[in-house]
Amino acid sequence: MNLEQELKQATIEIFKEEFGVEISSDAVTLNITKKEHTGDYTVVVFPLIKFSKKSPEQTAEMLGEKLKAKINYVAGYNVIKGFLNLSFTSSYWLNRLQEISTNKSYGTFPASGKKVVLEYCGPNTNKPLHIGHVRNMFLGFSMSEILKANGYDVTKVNIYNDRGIAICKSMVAYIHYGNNSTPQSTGIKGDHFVGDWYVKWNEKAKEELETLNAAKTGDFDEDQKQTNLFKETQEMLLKWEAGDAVTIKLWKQMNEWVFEGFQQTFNLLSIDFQKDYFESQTYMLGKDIVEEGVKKNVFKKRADGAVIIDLTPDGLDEKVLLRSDGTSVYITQDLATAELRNKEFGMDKMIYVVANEQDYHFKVLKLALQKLGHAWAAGIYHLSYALVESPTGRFKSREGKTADADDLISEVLRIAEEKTRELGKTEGFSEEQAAELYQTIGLGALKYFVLRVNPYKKIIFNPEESIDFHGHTGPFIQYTHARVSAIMRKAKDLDVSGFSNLQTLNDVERELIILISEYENVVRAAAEKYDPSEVANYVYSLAKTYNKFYHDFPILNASTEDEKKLRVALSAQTGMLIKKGMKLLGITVPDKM
RNA sequence: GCCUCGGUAGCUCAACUGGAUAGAGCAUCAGUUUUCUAAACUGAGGGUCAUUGGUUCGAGUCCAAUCCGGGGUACCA
Repeated sequence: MNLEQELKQATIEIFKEEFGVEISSDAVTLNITKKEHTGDYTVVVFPLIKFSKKSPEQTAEMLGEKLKAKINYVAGYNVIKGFLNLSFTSSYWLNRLQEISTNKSYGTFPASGKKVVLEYCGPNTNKPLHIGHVRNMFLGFSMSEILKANGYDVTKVNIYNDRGIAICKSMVAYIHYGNNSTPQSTGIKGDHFVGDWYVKWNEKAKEELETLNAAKTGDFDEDQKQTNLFKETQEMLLKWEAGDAVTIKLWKQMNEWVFEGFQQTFNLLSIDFQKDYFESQTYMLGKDIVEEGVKKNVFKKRADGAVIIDLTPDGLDEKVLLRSDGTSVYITQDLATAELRNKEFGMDKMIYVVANEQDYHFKVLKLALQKLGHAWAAGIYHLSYALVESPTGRFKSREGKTADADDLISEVLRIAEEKTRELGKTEGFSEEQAAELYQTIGLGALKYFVLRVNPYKKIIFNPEESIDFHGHTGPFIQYTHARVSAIMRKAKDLDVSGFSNLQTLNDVERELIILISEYENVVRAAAEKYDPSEVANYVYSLAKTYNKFYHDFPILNASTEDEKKLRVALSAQTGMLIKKGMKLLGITVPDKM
């Protein structure tokens, strides 16, 4: 039983003994005591006065007195208005630190046997990854680490949108203007190579459009349909669907280039997938599922032949699941892939990391599957995140290069190298070690910048200003770890056991232990809320508190041997949790920087 | 129009899900190196928590209305 449960349980017992009432543990509000007051944990007694029928102060006094008598580690208390601040004995906290220090798997929970399939990234194969994918990839990877730490068996999957009119545009442009060039021959990264042809297609379509006399709406998506280039592209899509050998061959070649390019970026970012899905293989699936739904009377066939699901009772609209001509829409195949994954993995949760533009889509998907009678559909969760915007508004892939993921990453790495050199931090490093450090710091800065924000909030990203290395940033936390590592190198022969002989703790030591003791709650909360920012903000406060401790008190030169042991043990544990916490964010920490 | 998500310091973000005097970083100003890594630490200034009303011991947090911004409301993906 952990601390909070113990305190709540004791409070419940006291209320039963004193007043003969059963209160629920929800009625007991327990917080960490605010810094300006003395105490470690605080019970808010206002919710309890309706049971005690006494004033808040009287209730708090009574509860404080009884808790002190009942729990041996409650050393004292004070009451301010309706707040009961409890102080614990130093030996309680020292034992707590001892217990955590000897538990190597502190903060990771035993395997629950529950399975999760987590889909993230979801790129199109006609263009390179952009900043939106960056947020997606960081969130997805981090979420998988957090779920693993919570005992889930996680399978990461990716889905490639590798078919349709967009990739055909790249293909048509390549046929016309490519001259059999390749990524190898041009030295361009594969996904950018293919993306360049997509851009070329748009340029050429615009040129052609200007020569046309036909009426224009001003909306390019609409107007482009009048061009011969578009007609040619549509024909190519038909050929593709018919399985035309030449078309398929080119399509495969282009995809190969793109995958190669993507893989380089995945490697650089250290993200991975256990299984890839391809839309080209799933886009025709799902019709049987829709038919089955019609038979079960959950879906309806309209007079025009289209199949719809009526979600007006659920506060949504009618949604088409199959076109009147019998062909699929987006959601048709999603129904199928969901069933497929369930068969394949038999999961308890299925998480989709997808931008919030698709909130509606995933509501419909989940409801449709539930109405089909799939109990497992209750485990579907859409991890929805908001867009990344530039200070002047939404990043558009057509305007400027700032939205491109690879450009962004290399810019961050460049800044990291520059700053690190300025500070002369790589003295004594080999060239490889230095390069590795730049990468660790640069990616740490970027990942942390993205993950510290709650997913449903949009991020304003200014390439020039957002990547910082001071204050509430990844490198600050990495630096704190490097400091701890330096201490540990010097104290490596010290036997830390026995620090619990100490009688007193100073305020900062106590604060650090309380924070360390909270770590496991944070790991739990991050999984429950599907929110890596919980971990990000926690690790920051841990690092911040440690830096204050480091600054205010000598560690290796502490005045007594026991104190030194305690401070080294505190350092070791802080370093450990920074490392573990950052790993949950997909960020590595250096031992020197 | 309807649905949905946002709006907190000049800027970027927190606020333990209804608790105490709303906290951090950046930027600005002023300090701290003979001692364990100054990418650090200390201090100062900076707030009508979009607005109005309500609920209660207590509201940035819940409810209602309004304003601003994003997204959705496709037989696009």
